[in-house]
Amino acid sequence: MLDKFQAYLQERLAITDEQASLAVSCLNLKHFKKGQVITNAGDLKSDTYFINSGLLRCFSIDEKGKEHIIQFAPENWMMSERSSTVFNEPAVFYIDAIENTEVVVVKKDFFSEIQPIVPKILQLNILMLHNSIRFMQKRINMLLGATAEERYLDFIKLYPNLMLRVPQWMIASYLGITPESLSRVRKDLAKRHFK
Amino acid sequence: MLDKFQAYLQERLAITDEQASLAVSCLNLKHFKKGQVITNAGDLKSDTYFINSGLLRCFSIDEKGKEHIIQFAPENWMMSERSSTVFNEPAVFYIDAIENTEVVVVKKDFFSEIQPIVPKILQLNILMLHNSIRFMQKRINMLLGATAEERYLDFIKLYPNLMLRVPQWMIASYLGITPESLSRVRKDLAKRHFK
DNA sequence: CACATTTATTATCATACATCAATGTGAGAC
DNA sequence: GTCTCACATTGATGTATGATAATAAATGTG
Repeated sequence: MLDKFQAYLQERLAITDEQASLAVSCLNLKHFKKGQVITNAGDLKSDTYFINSGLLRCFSIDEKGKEHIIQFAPENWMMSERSSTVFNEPAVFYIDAIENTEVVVVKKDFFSEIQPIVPKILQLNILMLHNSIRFMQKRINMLLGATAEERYLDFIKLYPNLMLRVPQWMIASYLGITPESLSRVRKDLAKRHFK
Repeated sequence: MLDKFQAYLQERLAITDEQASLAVSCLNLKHFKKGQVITNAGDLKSDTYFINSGLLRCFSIDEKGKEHIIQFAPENWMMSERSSTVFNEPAVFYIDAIENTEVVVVKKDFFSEIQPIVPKILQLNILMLHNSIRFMQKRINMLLGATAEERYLDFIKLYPNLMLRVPQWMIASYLGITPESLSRVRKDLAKRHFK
């Protein structure tokens, strides 16, 4: 089932079916079970994943043992631990599976290898990276200035479907607040909405 | 004085002097005065800047008129407002000059244009983007979990020379705290260091 | 130089959020 | 079915940081 990734490429690249299926032919799939740890801090890995179905998360663990969620990756997102994946350094973050997940394994130099076949592929890669940066800048902006409630509202606007798939304590961790605080924010919002 | 940017490229690309000077020949310089606003939210711009000397900042202004600093760009850093620069959308952030600054103007498709001459240039661009992402992930991680003091200590380790060049209220804004809080944090640290 | 403006400090008070602890609830294991 | 165990809620209390305001120091400007 590499169709999804192929569709993803074609949608963004305007290339022929042959080109696309050629590009995709050197890829393979991998499956992770719910709860499975994929990367530990310190690991040396080199694969990026395109999520076909399911949900991954990338997080850190601080000195007090507290988890901080850096990123969620649902369907059609990419996930990688960049220190290990692109810089050949030990991973600084953890990655695990929140749901049973199917991914397309994108090897370290997939993009440069298929460049002769699909020249525009590097441009696409660049565009996706710029988009990630834009996304993270927005998040930084929220973390700098917004209250717990504002961040939560922003989250549900951005990830309406994740709300239902991710336990609240993880959402809290993504927002940089405690589960208790999130619970109170929700209570507050609910109360206000009934008037 | 395009030397600096040329050196920057050569250091990372292992290309000949000719290639490098050819690449650099289509670029030009620009100067900004201290305090000058370069991009306003809403603007449509298309240039990225490589900072030769001086210091730029990228920031937002929230509904209460409060500034939040997304990024500093000292010598040898790149600065761009991505929404406008790469996505042809109105800028969401502001950019201005903290010091008199000299930049190399990197037009929107500089990288793809010189690709025929310096094929590896796209790889370099990709690497730089990955690096930005890594950098921002670390910052998000700090904002999620660290106290004001920890963030400040991290900042001075990361940007030892910016400390002296940037007013404290801007550092506070970058850290997501008030100038008053930063002042207290500093006082505290100073006290502890005298014992 | 004097004057205005920006920046930094300090003190007081207010508050959003954290922490701690108890209880409730629901889904999977057996 | 009931027993766990992870998750969510709620309340009481604590604390880091924000808000406000006054002063001081530094910086710029005519």
